[in-house]
Amino acid sequence: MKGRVDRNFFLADAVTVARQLPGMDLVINAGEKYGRFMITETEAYLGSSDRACHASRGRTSRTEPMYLDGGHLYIYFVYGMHWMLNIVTGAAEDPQAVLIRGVRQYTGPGRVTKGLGIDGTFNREDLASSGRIWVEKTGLRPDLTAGPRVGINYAGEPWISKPWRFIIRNET
DNA sequence: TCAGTGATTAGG
DNA sequence: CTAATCACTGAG
Repeated sequence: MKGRVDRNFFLADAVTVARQLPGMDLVINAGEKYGRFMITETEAYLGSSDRACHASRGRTSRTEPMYLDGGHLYIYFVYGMHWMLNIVTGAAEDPQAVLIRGVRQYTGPGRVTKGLGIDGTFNREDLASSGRIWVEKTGLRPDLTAGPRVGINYAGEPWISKPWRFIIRNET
Protein backbone atom coordinates (compact mmCIF):
# COMPACT_ATOMS: atom_id res chain seq x y z
CA MET A 1 0.00 0.00 0.00
CA LYS A 2 3.00 2.29 0.05
CA GLY A 3 5.40 3.82 -2.46
CA ARG A 4 5.06 6.18 -5.37
CA VAL A 5 1.72 6.28 -7.15
CA ASP A 6 2.21 5.05 -10.72
CA ARG A 7 1.08 6.48 -14.04
CA ASN A 8 -1.93 4.19 -14.25
CA PHE A 9 -3.58 5.93 -11.29
CA PHE A 10 -3.47 9.27 -13.11
CA LEU A 11 -4.93 7.90 -16.33
CA ALA A 12 -8.40 7.81 -14.75
CA ASP A 13 -10.68 10.80 -15.26
CA ALA A 14 -10.15 13.98 -13.23
CA VAL A 15 -13.14 13.47 -10.92
CA THR A 16 -12.02 9.97 -10.00
CA VAL A 17 -8.46 11.12 -9.32
CA ALA A 18 -9.63 14.20 -7.40
CA ARG A 19 -11.71 11.96 -5.12
CA GLN A 20 -8.80 9.63 -4.39
CA LEU A 21 -5.97 12.14 -3.85
CA PRO A 22 -7.10 13.50 -0.46
CA GLY A 23 -5.36 11.45 2.21
CA MET A 24 -2.38 10.70 -0.03
CA ASP A 25 0.97 12.40 0.49
CA LEU A 26 2.55 14.92 -1.86
CA VAL A 27 6.31 14.52 -1.50
CA ILE A 28 8.74 17.31 -2.37
CA ASN A 29 12.46 16.74 -2.68
CA ALA A 30 13.81 19.88 -4.31
CA GLY A 31 17.00 21.37 -2.96
CA GLU A 32 16.27 23.22 0.26
CA LYS A 33 12.59 22.35 0.04
CA TYR A 34 11.91 18.87 1.32
CA GLY A 35 8.81 17.43 2.91
CA ARG A 36 5.78 15.22 2.92
CA PHE A 37 2.38 16.88 2.84
CA MET A 38 -0.97 15.15 3.09
CA ILE A 39 -3.36 16.38 0.41
CA THR A 40 -6.56 17.72 1.99
CA GLU A 41 -8.45 19.47 -0.82
CA THR A 42 -8.77 19.05 -4.60
CA GLU A 43 -10.86 20.20 -7.55
CA ALA A 44 -11.47 18.44 -10.87
CA TYR A 45 -11.38 20.23 -14.24
CA LEU A 46 -12.84 17.92 -16.79
CA GLY A 47 -11.74 18.51 -20.35
CA SER A 48 -12.87 20.56 -23.31
CA SER A 49 -16.59 20.50 -22.49
CA ASP A 50 -16.18 21.83 -18.93
CA ARG A 51 -16.44 25.63 -19.33
CA ALA A 52 -14.53 26.10 -16.07
CA CYS A 53 -11.55 24.19 -17.51
CA HIS A 54 -8.97 26.34 -19.26
CA ALA A 55 -8.85 23.81 -22.08
CA SER A 56 -12.49 24.49 -22.99
CA ARG A 57 -11.28 27.75 -24.59
CA GLY A 58 -9.13 25.78 -26.97
CA ARG A 59 -5.57 24.58 -27.09
CA THR A 60 -3.13 27.38 -26.24
CA SER A 61 0.48 27.55 -25.17
CA ARG A 62 -0.58 27.84 -21.54
CA THR A 63 -2.87 24.81 -21.56
CA GLU A 64 -0.58 22.60 -23.62
CA PRO A 65 0.57 20.52 -20.60
CA MET A 66 -3.01 19.36 -20.02
CA TYR A 67 -2.77 17.50 -23.32
CA LEU A 68 0.04 15.30 -21.97
CA ASP A 69 -0.91 11.98 -20.43
CA GLY A 70 -1.93 11.71 -16.79
CA GLY A 71 0.71 12.23 -14.13
CA HIS A 72 2.31 15.34 -15.59
CA LEU A 73 1.98 18.74 -13.90
CA TYR A 74 0.13 21.75 -15.27
CA ILE A 75 1.43 24.86 -13.49
CA TYR A 76 0.26 28.38 -14.26
CA PHE A 77 0.53 31.86 -12.78
CA VAL A 78 -2.60 33.85 -11.92
CA TYR A 79 -3.56 37.25 -10.47
CA GLY A 80 0.00 38.42 -10.91
CA MET A 81 1.22 36.57 -7.83
CA HIS A 82 0.13 32.97 -7.38
CA TRP A 83 1.29 29.71 -8.91
CA MET A 84 -1.39 27.03 -9.26
CA LEU A 85 -0.47 23.35 -8.98
CA ASN A 86 -2.49 20.96 -11.13
CA ILE A 87 -2.01 17.26 -11.83
CA VAL A 88 -2.96 16.23 -15.35
CA THR A 89 -5.27 13.21 -15.60
CA GLY A 90 -6.61 10.97 -18.35
CA ALA A 91 -5.03 9.94 -21.62
CA ALA A 92 -2.84 12.13 -23.81
CA GLU A 93 -4.80 14.59 -25.99
CA ASP A 94 -7.67 14.54 -23.48
CA PRO A 95 -7.17 17.75 -21.44
CA GLN A 96 -8.16 17.24 -17.81
CA ALA A 97 -6.50 18.17 -14.53
CA VAL A 98 -6.90 18.21 -10.75
CA LEU A 99 -6.11 21.43 -8.87
CA ILE A 100 -4.40 20.87 -5.53
CA ARG A 101 -6.23 23.38 -3.32
CA GLY A 102 -4.81 22.33 0.02
CA VAL A 103 -2.38 20.17 1.95
CA ARG A 104 -2.37 19.76 5.71
CA GLN A 105 0.01 22.63 6.47
CA TYR A 106 -1.10 25.01 3.73
CA THR A 107 -4.71 25.85 2.88
CA GLY A 108 -5.47 27.55 -0.41
CA PRO A 109 -3.87 26.80 -3.77
CA GLY A 110 -1.60 29.85 -3.75
CA ARG A 111 -0.29 29.05 -0.30
CA VAL A 112 0.35 25.42 -1.21
CA THR A 113 2.75 26.37 -4.00
CA LYS A 114 4.40 29.08 -1.93
CA GLY A 115 4.87 26.73 1.01
CA LEU A 116 6.23 23.89 -1.06
CA GLY A 117 8.40 26.05 -3.33
CA ILE A 118 6.54 25.08 -6.49
CA ASP A 119 6.82 27.47 -9.44
CA GLY A 120 6.88 27.49 -13.22
CA THR A 121 9.95 25.29 -13.36
CA PHE A 122 7.68 22.40 -12.31
CA ASN A 123 5.45 22.81 -15.36
CA ARG A 124 5.26 19.52 -17.33
CA GLU A 125 7.10 17.64 -14.56
CA ASP A 126 6.19 13.93 -14.55
CA LEU A 127 5.05 12.57 -11.17
CA ALA A 128 5.71 9.04 -12.40
CA SER A 129 9.44 9.67 -12.84
CA SER A 130 10.44 12.99 -11.25
CA GLY A 131 13.14 13.01 -8.59
CA ARG A 132 11.81 16.16 -6.92
CA ILE A 133 8.05 15.68 -6.69
CA TRP A 134 5.72 12.68 -6.54
CA VAL A 135 2.65 11.27 -4.77
CA GLU A 136 2.62 8.37 -2.30
CA LYS A 137 -0.21 6.22 -1.03
CA THR A 138 -0.86 6.19 2.70
CA GLY A 139 -3.64 3.65 3.07
CA LEU A 140 -5.89 6.28 4.62
CA ARG A 141 -9.52 6.45 3.51
CA PRO A 142 -10.58 9.91 4.70
CA ASP A 143 -14.17 11.03 4.92
CA LEU A 144 -14.79 13.57 2.14
CA THR A 145 -17.16 16.46 1.57
CA ALA A 146 -18.01 17.34 -2.04
CA GLY A 147 -19.13 20.80 -3.15
CA PRO A 148 -19.00 23.31 -6.01
CA ARG A 149 -15.67 24.62 -7.25
CA VAL A 150 -14.27 27.99 -6.20
CA GLY A 151 -13.75 31.07 -8.35
CA ILE A 152 -15.31 29.84 -11.58
CA ASN A 153 -18.52 31.86 -11.81
CA TYR A 154 -17.54 32.89 -15.31
CA ALA A 155 -18.20 29.31 -16.45
CA GLY A 156 -21.99 29.49 -16.15
CA GLU A 157 -24.34 26.60 -15.47
CA PRO A 158 -24.25 23.68 -15.21
CA TRP A 159 -20.52 23.92 -14.56
CA ILE A 160 -20.74 26.29 -11.58
CA SER A 161 -22.80 23.75 -9.67
CA LYS A 162 -20.87 20.56 -10.41
CA PRO A 163 -19.76 19.07 -7.05
CA TRP A 164 -16.19 18.57 -8.15
CA ARG A 165 -14.43 20.05 -5.14
CA PHE A 166 -13.38 17.48 -2.55
CA ILE A 167 -12.29 18.27 1.02
CA ILE A 168 -11.40 15.99 3.89
CA ARG A 169 -14.01 16.44 6.60
CA ASN A 170 -12.58 18.22 9.65
CA GLU A 171 -9.66 19.60 7.65
CA THR A 172 -9.70 23.10 6.22
C1' DT B 1 -15.56 44.44 1.07
C1' DC B 2 -11.52 45.35 -2.24
C1' DA B 3 -6.87 46.35 -4.22
C1' DG B 4 -2.51 44.29 -5.75
C1' DT B 5 -0.05 42.25 -9.53
C1' DG B 6 1.58 40.53 -14.15
C1' DA B 7 1.05 36.52 -17.48
C1' DT B 8 -2.15 35.19 -20.88
C1' DT B 9 -5.51 35.78 -24.29
C1' DA B 10 -8.51 37.72 -27.91
C1' DG B 11 -8.97 41.31 -31.00
C1' DG B 12 -7.59 45.42 -34.17
C1' DC C 1 -0.11 46.92 -30.39
C1' DT C 2 -4.17 47.38 -26.61
C1' DA C 3 -7.20 46.01 -23.03
C1' DA C 4 -9.77 42.62 -20.33
C1' DT C 5 -9.52 38.79 -17.52
C1' DC C 6 -8.08 35.89 -13.82
C1' DA C 7 -9.01 27.93 -10.84
C1' DC C 8 -6.13 34.08 -5.23
C1' DT C 9 -4.71 36.30 -0.92
C1' DG C 10 -4.29 39.59 2.76
C1' DA C 11 -5.51 43.72 4.74
C1' DG C 12 -9.35 46.62 6.59
